Amino acid sequence: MSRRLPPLNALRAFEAAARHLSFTKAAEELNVTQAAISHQVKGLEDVLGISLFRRFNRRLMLTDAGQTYQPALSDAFDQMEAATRRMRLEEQTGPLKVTVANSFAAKWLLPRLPAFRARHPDIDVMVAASDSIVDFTRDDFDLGIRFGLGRYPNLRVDLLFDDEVFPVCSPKLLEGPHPLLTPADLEHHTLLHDEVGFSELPHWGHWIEKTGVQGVRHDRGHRYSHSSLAIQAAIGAQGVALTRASLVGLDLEAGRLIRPFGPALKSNYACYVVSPKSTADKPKITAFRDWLFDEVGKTGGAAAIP
Amino acid sequence: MSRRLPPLNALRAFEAAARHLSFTKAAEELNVTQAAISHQVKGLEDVLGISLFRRFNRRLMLTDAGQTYQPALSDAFDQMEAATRRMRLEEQTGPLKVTVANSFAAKWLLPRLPAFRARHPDIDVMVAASDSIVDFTRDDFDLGIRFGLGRYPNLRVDLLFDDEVFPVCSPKLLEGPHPLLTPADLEHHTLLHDEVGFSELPHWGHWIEKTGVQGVRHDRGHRYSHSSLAIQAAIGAQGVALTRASLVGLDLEAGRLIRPFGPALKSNYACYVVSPKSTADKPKITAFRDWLFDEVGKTGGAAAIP
DNA sequence: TGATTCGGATAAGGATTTCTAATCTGATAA
DNA sequence: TTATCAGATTAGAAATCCTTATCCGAATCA
Repeated sequence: MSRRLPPLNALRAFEAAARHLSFTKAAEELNVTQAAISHQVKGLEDVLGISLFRRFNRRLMLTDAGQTYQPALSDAFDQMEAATRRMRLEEQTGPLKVTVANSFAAKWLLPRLPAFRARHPDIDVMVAASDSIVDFTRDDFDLGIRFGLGRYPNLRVDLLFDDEVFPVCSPKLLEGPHPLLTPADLEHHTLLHDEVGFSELPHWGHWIEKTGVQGVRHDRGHRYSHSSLAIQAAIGAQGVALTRASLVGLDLEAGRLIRPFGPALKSNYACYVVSPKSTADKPKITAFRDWLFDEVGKTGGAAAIP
Repeated sequence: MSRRLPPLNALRAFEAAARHLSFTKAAEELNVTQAAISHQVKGLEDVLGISLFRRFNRRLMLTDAGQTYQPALSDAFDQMEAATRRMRLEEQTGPLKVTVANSFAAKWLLPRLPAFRARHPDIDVMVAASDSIVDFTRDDFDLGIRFGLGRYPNLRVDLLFDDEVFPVCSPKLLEGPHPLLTPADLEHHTLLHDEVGFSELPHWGHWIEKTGVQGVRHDRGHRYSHSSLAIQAAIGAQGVALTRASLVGLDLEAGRLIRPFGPALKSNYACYVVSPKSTADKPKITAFRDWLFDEVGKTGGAAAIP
């Protein structure tokens, strides 16, 4: 397409001078000296080969050419300014884009999101649940909540909470022919596994080894692609899930799940809030991060441990 | 009003890059290197505190902010370009503003102007007849036709023709009781003077002295503020005018006036075409100047001298 | 699988543009 | 007549802008 335009700074100088009909006032507006405007305008006239002003001793007038030129230029600069303002505003008020893992979204964030909406009705949140680790340099997210080791180069990282893993089940499993009272009772129940792919996250094998319980095979039971599905199965009394505290906080609070017995296993993994450094301090992002920490302080990101 | 805009060159670089979704292509368009675009865009993102592109390895994408920004900027630059083109065009094709002395307008230019219109139907001519000497640095004229000594600083000056002065009268004055056959016959006729204010232009006093004729008082007769009025009076047989050849060329040709006798007096004054140096070579101005010289060559700016 | 290509990032230094300070000019106002 | 005002001009300083050279990582190719 290749536009042919005179030097842009000269255009701006001319536009201001034409608006004020004064080089001195234009200079004030643009925070330069009168000489600078004089130079720029002369340069523009030279480039165009057209004189734009008639210079009197204490008065400026536009030539015909200048008169046809100025209004359109003013419009163009106005439009640029408006576009800049609009873009800045939208950047501040546009939807906050958050990326989280599927299970965390389902079991932690989404149930709590109405509380954020109540606190900040003006901030729209777009939640993108995704299992793949999102690359902030590639995608255009404002904030992410990640379960991991906390090593995220080029990102601002805040530890949201340390997580731990323990067995949960429906209260119904305390009743019936084989009530689940001790780890040994697991023998009579289905184990619910999630295949979450964090190799360092404790699984049933670790837990059984840790407790030293005999006669329970760790590889029995159902497997689910996502923690949230395993939890859903546990709520449905289909078995016992070994799952992260953070994901079942609300279910335990509501009594949909119980912790039949300990222990809880710590892991190296924890929950981190990450955001691109360049935008980490934008108001809407700070608002969301602050709210996250308040929520964790309130309910305990992980459920209270008995 | 004071606008706050990011650096304009950075805006241009961004706009081109956003349009092509390629820094390299933008660089080609703006005739700079890819590195220059990279710098400008980065600088813009820094100034705004907002990232505008998502950089992939062989692909660029606009962020949301970039996407809202670009179209408006493109519009603004389009408008600037259009304004520039429009102004240039109008400068070429807009009316040609010519300033001439009153009498020259009436007696020379206006009668010939239809010929110019026939040759250049696309060029509108605006004739400003004015007795005061027009200052081209103050007023916005393309061309002037001046009677004078040819010393016009800062202007391009072309000699249109040398002028001379001689007596003219209506052919009717050759008849009647006192036919005008020799200078001495002037005694019985009214002298027509113009008060043109060019002190060096010969007047009746000079002419009578030059011819050596006796018994004719040079200060008799009627006086007119403009040569054209004196000529009009001569055509009406009201007397004998001493006038510039250039102004009566057409009247002599048409037989409305005759030259009863010589001599013609030279003067230092001549007719010059002047135009501001900066615009002297613009097509429409050149066209008009060329036409002026053609007209002079055709009819003889001054009437043919017997 | 390794080489190549492609497109952007980066660092350092140079070139150009832009600006300023100081002064001049010429007209108007006091 | 003098003061003032607004723009022009000049020379040189400051800031911006650009280039060269090189790096990097992914995609493509052989």
